[in-house]
Formats: sequence, C-alpha cells, structure tokens
Amino acid sequence: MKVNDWEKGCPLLLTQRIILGKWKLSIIWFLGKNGTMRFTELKKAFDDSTLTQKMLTQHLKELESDHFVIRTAYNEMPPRVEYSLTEEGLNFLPILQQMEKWGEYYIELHGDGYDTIPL
Amino acid sequence: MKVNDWEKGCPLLLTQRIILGKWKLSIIWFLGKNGTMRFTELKKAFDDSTLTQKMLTQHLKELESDHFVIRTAYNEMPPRVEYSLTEEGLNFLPILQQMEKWGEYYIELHGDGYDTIPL
DNA sequence: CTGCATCCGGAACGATACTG
DNA sequence: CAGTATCGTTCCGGATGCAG
Repeated sequence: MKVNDWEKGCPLLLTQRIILGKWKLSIIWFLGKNGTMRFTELKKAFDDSTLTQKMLTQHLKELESDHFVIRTAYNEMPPRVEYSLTEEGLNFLPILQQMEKWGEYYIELHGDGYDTIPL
Repeated sequence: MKVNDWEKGCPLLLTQRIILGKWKLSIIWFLGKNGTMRFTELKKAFDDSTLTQKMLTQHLKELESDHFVIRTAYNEMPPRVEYSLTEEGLNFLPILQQMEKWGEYYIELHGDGYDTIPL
C-alpha cells in the first residue's frame, strides 16, 4: 500500500516506464524503419551522437526484457547478433508516428528549440 | 556541428524532450481530463504519491515554457493560480490515449510489472 | 563483433523548512 | 494558497578498458 499505489496498473505509467531512457525511442524508431538490425549497424545509425556501447547494450536489454525487441544471437565467428521489434513493439509504432507529427506541428509554431544560425 | 547534430530538428526527439520528467504525462493527463485546475487541486490529484510541491512547480514551469500549459494567476487574497492546456497541449491528448490503449494491450499480455499478491 | 566491468560526474528527484 | 530555498540522495548516462 501507500507509495505509488495509485499508479499501480496504470497503462499510461507503464508505457512511460518502458520508453524511459534517452535513446529508447530512437532505437525503436530505427528498428521500426529498418526491420532487423545488427548491433554494430544500430550503433552506426546513431552516427556521431554520444550514444555509447554501454548504453546501447543496456537499453536493448531493457527493451528485450520488456518484450519490446527480440534478440537473436548466432553462434558464429565472429559473433552476430540481430535485433528486431516484437509484435508489441510493432504495435507501438503508430504512437511514434503521432509523436513525430505532433513534433512537426509544434516546430512550425515554435521552432525546434535549438539555436538557429542566422545569416 | 558534431554533438547531437543529427537530432537537431527531429520532431520525435523534440517531443521526447518535452514530456521528459517523471510526472509530466500524469500532469497532462489530469489537465486533459479536468480542464482547468488549481495548483492545490493538482497536488491533491496525485493523492498519496510522492510528488512534492517542488517537482510539481518545476514541471509546471517547464510545461509552461514549452507552450504546453497556460498559467493564470489572479491577484487575490489568498492567491489563486489556475493551469490549463494550450492548443498544443490539447492536440497531444490523442497520443496519451494511444499510449493508454497500448498499455492496456500490453498488460493483458504481460501484466503490469508490479507484484501481484496471490491468494 | 558484441558485449561486460568499473569508475565517475551531473542531472533528476525527494524531504523539509520557510515566505508573500 | 502557491510557491521558494536548501540540502541530500539516487540513478542515469559517459569514458575507458577488457573479454569471449
């Protein structure tokens, strides 16, 4: 009882908890876009951002235990590990799209919040 | 250039940034449900959760500067301050509903992740 | 190639007391 | 009533090095 009991079983808070993490949405977005991706492939997708291997591994683990992504390891040399979305993950994609649309709508009104370099 | 430049202007990451915060979604949810709410009213809505005045104030401030809620202060004694969603905030509600629906769907499959007390 | 172990700084969050 | 101020804690995330 007591602590945070009111949030127990709340679907919204559950969803919030699952996508908690700086790179979660981006990972989901990439997997949704490309289907199956290897670890390094995913890492490269983030290009020059500051995502470290540690965080990528950690977030992928969490997403896996949350039934959001599937991890498939092949016993090869060198090792190969592929990630893809589960059914639950795929069903989440429409939300991502709506968030994107809302973001675009918001940017039209207020900009993206980053400094724009005026000429 | 360089750092996080790839995320610049990304609508999805913008959206993620705005709803960042442990209580943001819940605040938005309450305001969406009840329309206009006073500070204390909002505080009480969280009942016995651990939300402190500090965090509520802080999150409301951020939501306000993000054009997500409107703050209206009345020069009365005792003071009265009311919060409500902006147009942008209202347009975000469908996303909240989708997240709820997805959460319900997820709970049917996997439970809510909290301990259930077996009889 | 795909991770794991360790250390560390800073941001987010929380508890409490005080104010106009 | 609606905050502000201060302090303390937790925990997320970054850097680096190592391993199967």
